Amino acid sequence: MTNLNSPKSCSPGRPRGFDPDHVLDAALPVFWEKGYEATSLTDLTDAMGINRPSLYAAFGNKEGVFLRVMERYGARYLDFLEGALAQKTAAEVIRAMLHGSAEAQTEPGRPPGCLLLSTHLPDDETAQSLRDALMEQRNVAGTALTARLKRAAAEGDLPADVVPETLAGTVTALCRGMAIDAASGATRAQLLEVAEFAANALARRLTQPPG
Amino acid sequence: MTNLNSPKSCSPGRPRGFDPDHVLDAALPVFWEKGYEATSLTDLTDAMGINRPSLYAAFGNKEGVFLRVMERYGARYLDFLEGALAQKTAAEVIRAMLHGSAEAQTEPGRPPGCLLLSTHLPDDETAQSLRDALMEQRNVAGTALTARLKRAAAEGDLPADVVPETLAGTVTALCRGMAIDAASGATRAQLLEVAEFAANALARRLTQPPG
DNA sequence: CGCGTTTTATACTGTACGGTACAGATATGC
DNA sequence: GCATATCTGTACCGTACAGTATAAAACGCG
Repeated sequence: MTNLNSPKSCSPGRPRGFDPDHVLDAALPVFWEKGYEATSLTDLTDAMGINRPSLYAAFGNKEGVFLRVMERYGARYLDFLEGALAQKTAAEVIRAMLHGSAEAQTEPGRPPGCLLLSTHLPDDETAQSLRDALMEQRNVAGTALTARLKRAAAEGDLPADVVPETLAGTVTALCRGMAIDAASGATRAQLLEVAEFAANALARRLTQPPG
Repeated sequence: MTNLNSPKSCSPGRPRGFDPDHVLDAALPVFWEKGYEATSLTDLTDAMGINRPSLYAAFGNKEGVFLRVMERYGARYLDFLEGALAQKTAAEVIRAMLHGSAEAQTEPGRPPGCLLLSTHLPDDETAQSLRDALMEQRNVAGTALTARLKRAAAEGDLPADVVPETLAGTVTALCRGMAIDAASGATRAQLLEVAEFAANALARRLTQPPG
């Protein structure tokens, strides 16, 4: 039970022969392509280039590795979210989210789709913390968009008959659906057409009086 | 290597003590909740109430069981698709699909979401046929909707600047996103609000001139 | 240089898995 | 009633897995 994340003092002893963040990046595509359950510790240690005891010492177990991988994924993969939320109008925010989501889910050199959506966790009670963390990461974009749209409503940027939560739910549903499509083989061009069309339709909805 | 599906002649011998369709229905929630990989043959035989050799004799192996389960699921779960496609106008078809999808994915007494979308298959070459069948089932609704919208375009029911494939892709993306939301815990009311809002926005898009 | 500490590497244990062989059970056809 | 063909149940085999014990190697410090 050593403290895993304590760089506060440089204890003597043999230094670690690998960079935790680097090997986590190596573990990410394995989880992505094989899924959480189907990924064995041997798969992980092979991809990460470390031995099993090193993995246990550094991350505890497979759950620990996946938790850290999810954190890194959420922080890196959703970086377009920040730029999208910074757009001036609600319509531009929505367009940027749909467009950025379509591109992020078809990034060349990465598995298509979204790790957070493609992952299916077991229903053992041992994985409850994992499921909670997964749901939390999944909802990051939605809650951020909802808050942004509430601000837009307060600024008069949204028609009175549009509920921010519902609009945000529609946009996130589109993003998640596009992620599934990407994982199923949809091309970037196809996804961008859908994103463009949906952004256009929603923009019209936001610039028209209630009818 | 006996012929598995041959009721053509009543061969002598002990008759089968279970109904294949019935035990497949019992296997469905197991695959749904645990995922394909995490479902062991013991899980299946326990839920189906049959022994392992009986399962092998009737369905070949786990792949065979899942294939049959998918067929039954696609045929039964997506029965609202038929009614939706029979609506008179494109806008009504879309509304019915979104509404029916939201309801089907939050049917009480069934696991929330969609089996075809929640399932993650291994990337072994042994499961290639399974992946093909899964993709085919996933695309049933989309291809049917695309065909229906092309008919609508031919009938003048669609604005000239709306591409049927893109509109269908948008609707299916919404349905798939709602399925993910349902599997993540979204309520039926929340999904219906999103479906209603999206149907409304798309209907406006279809009844307005290009601009 | 040598001691303590931490990381490595290999080997091991118990468990669960997929798939199958074998024997007992139950029906039909003569 | 007897032979035959099929289904059922139990037991088994080889394999892969998660997790750990144990020993060797590498480093900092005195």
